[in-house]
Amino acid sequence: MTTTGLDGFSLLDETWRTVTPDAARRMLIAAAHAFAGKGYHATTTRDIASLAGMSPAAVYIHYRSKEELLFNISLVGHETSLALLSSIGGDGAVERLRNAVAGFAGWHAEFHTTARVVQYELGALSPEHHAEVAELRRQIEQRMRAYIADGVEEGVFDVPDLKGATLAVLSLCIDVARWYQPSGKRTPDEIGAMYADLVLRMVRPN
Amino acid sequence: MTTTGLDGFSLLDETWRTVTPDAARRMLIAAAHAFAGKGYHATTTRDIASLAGMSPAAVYIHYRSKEELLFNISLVGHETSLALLSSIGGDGAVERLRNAVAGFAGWHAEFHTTARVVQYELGALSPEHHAEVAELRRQIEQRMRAYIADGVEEGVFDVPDLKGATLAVLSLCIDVARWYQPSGKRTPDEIGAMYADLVLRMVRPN
DNA sequence: CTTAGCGCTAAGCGCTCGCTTAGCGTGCAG
DNA sequence: CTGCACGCTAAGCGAGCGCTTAGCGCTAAG
Repeated sequence: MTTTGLDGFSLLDETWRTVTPDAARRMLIAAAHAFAGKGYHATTTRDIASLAGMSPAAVYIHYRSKEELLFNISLVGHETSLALLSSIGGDGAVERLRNAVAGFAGWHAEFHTTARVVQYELGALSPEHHAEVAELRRQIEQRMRAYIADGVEEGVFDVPDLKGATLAVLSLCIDVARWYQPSGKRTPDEIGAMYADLVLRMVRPN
Repeated sequence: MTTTGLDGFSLLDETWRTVTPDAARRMLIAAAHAFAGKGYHATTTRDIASLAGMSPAAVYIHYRSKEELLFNISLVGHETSLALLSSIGGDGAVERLRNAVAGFAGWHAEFHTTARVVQYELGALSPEHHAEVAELRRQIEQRMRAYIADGVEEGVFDVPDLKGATLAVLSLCIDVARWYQPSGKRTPDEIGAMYADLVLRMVRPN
């Protein structure tokens, strides 16, 4: 038993594998959990430091400001989910959209801590940092739209409003981060599969 | 031209009609806009007071605390959206679900300011106040589930997972509050109609 | 005219915030 | 053994927070 409060979950999350040194990574993970739990503005730098098992001043050894911690979490989170969405395979547009929705929705459940910061703390970023993640968000939308458009071109989807449907599909997946609870009955994979089914029903012809 | 910053939008929003006296209503409206715009914790009581065109101390004439302002907004917002969802009419389960989704999603667009506070500031409520709105949220879920269940009983919907489908439909409507912008191309009514179509596609047989 | 009550403001209290500074302990090169 | 670089802590600064207090000006009853 230690005093950091991070033992249970930090090692299960591979998102931050590349962050070094170790103290900087622990600080990021602590910040992500604090931001996800009570929001960026309600979290103090003292909260973060004590979650990471260090003194309040230790935050500023590795990060210039509290906002820079947020930006790092938001950037890595956006990059991770974009990479996931970009690496979708499958035979035909139906299977690719199924895998895309299952993966993207499942990610928002499994990594709901990071996802909450990614989706609900955009407004706390500096204008420059916000612009940087906004570009990644544009790419995420393009990817999802392409998966739907492919099925329309193949003739296996019936979508009267491509932009609207893309918005709705992304919206559905993103909102998982809001309501998901690890103590709930459904696993992230089950949520992904269920959502993929619902989305395919939305776009199927007739 | 005045200095309150509330002239443009306050009179368009009928949600707060019943709140008296006038100064208390202006304070609520100012708080709702501030909370929606930058979040409860990032909003100061001085922000609220100056938006309402009064001194910082004036907040405490009508409300015991900043949290009580939040609770009032959240409570009225939940009651309003529950009342809307409860008053849905229509001929048959298909039309009733269409009207329910169009109304509920449309409300989250038209009253996105209130809706954002309702949906994204639950965590800032005191435990007692949170419990009070949680009961209203349970009723909202029950209403929406009933509209879907009716169609299953009538045999006009095919829904393998009623709880999951209800969750997804509510989630879709609620997330409108996150992405909606008045400057966007779609009106709240158009969003409601589009979402109703998408949901009916999700639950239709075959 | 007097005065009580009410809505509001000016001023400021105690506290906690993000962040800084001075300096400690450890490990390693010479 | 010496000395320096590095990661960290103890202490605390200035600012701004939520909220309180004392008292002002207006209204209206007696």
